[in-house]
Amino acid sequence: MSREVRVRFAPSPTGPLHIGGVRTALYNYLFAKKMGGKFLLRIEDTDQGRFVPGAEDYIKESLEWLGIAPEESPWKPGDVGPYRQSERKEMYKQYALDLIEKGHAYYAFDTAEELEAMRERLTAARVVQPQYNGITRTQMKNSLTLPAEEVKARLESGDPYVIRVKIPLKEDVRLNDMIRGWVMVHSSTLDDKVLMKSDGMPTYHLANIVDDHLMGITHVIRGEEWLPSAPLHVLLYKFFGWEDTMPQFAHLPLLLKPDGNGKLSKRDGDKLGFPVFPLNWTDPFSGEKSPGFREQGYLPDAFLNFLAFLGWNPGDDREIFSLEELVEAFSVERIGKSGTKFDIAKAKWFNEQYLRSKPNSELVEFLTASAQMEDIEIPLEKAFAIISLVKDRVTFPDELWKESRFVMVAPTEFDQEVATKKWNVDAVKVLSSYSVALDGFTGNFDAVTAKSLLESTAEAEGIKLGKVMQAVRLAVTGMGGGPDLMEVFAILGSVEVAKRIRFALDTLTVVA
RNA sequence: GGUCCGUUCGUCUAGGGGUUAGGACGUAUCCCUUUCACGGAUAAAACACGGGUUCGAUUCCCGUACGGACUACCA
Repeated sequence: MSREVRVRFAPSPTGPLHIGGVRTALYNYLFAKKMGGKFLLRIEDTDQGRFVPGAEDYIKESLEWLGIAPEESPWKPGDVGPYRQSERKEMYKQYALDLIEKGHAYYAFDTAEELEAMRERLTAARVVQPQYNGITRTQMKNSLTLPAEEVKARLESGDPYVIRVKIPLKEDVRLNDMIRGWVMVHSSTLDDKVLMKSDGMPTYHLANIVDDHLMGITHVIRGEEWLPSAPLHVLLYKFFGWEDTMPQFAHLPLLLKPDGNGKLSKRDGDKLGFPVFPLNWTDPFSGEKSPGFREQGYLPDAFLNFLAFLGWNPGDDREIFSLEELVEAFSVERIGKSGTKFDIAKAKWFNEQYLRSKPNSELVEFLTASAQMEDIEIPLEKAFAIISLVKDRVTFPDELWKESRFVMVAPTEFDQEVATKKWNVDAVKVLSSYSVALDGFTGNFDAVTAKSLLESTAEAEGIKLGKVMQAVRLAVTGMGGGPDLMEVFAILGSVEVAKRIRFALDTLTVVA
């Protein structure tokens, strides 16, 4: 009785995968794994006019980056393929014809102009909802109103036509959504949706039912924007006689813009300065570029963790979850009902957590890679020391280098504001004698030694170390802030520190 | 307009007929400290509104308001 769980993610290749789509894919993946089932991907490319080259690869790469690649897909077909709807084109017609035979669908020959005229007429007559439905279809050109011979003649002469579903006049359509519970809609509010377009392609409504059925899909987890057409889908399962294997539906809450209201869009990301796409994307037609989370420095596991919590939670206080832990903890019951505002600050926090928990050896690679872009080589031992110095200070991997660049590159200029405030006679005195002390230093120059030497120097001058510490930092790093100075000294070595101090002494002048 | 969905701190949320309504992000303050950050501590901050039901509603029911989705030969 119980079938193997099979879920699908079914994007259309019309552009870069939106973050909401990524979350839908993630929830599908989590559900499949949790249930010991299969996660598959089907490309919904029945609208040939909206096809965008590269979009399919983008989808593939995005999911692979996150480690949630489907087990069956156009690139890794299982035995229910093909996995692109355009390649399944020939399969759909027989199902549409089957529906016509059963009296649940019909041919419609109305032109775009005639449809428009119908809508205008109805609007003028103050009909609340002008649509092609059980009432209006009696006045249109279709196989329900036209004589059988004319229908036959039109079909044979190649007249363009569509196939529409024949929505019953009075019927309550119910569906039990896994997230929302029972949803009931009266068929009179539904319209006779086109099932088969005049170009011979099915619409989403037909294709998704036929494919889900043929592919053995047990659960449809998709965005809330599909909820209004779900009753139509239920009706179609019934018309086909597939009620017994009809998948269960779960309609996910939408991802909302951080400020104000409405669905999260690329525009919001641009305005507030964050990506809404997983990867960088360049539109092949307009050349317009969109930033991606990956290129901004988000780690895949951190991004995944963040995404999972946009609308779902485990029911306890834990927040850091690996993919495996997410699978373990996931359940559809714990998905919220209301829309979720997108909060980039939380995403950054997740990234920081993941970055800090990474082994230093991995962070070292980030650091050396960044440095190499400037042709700077960091000795491995030094790189490790630098990492422990800065890892708690950054959100993104590339900041590792930005925060520590001063270690490898001696300052040539100094923060003016700090210089004005802190560069004084006392500082010059301490630094001068410290540089001399450094020259005579032999032994292991570690942080403790560096500090005690500095302390005794200051004491000898009769100056409190705290008074001149900022100036010391300025002299050696050029900046007023940064990681533990004595640790920096240890990495630099006594010779380099002395050298930098002398340069500062030569360059900076006491103002007051 | 119509249909459907939703509404707990600024944000993500836990909770559920009787709680000091809990946590996290963010914010503020304090501690640590040579700076900044990390870390630790503390604080401010929420049940949209109105009716029921009930001994008692944030929780259940109904309205209202507000928000959202959908309303194509797009998905």
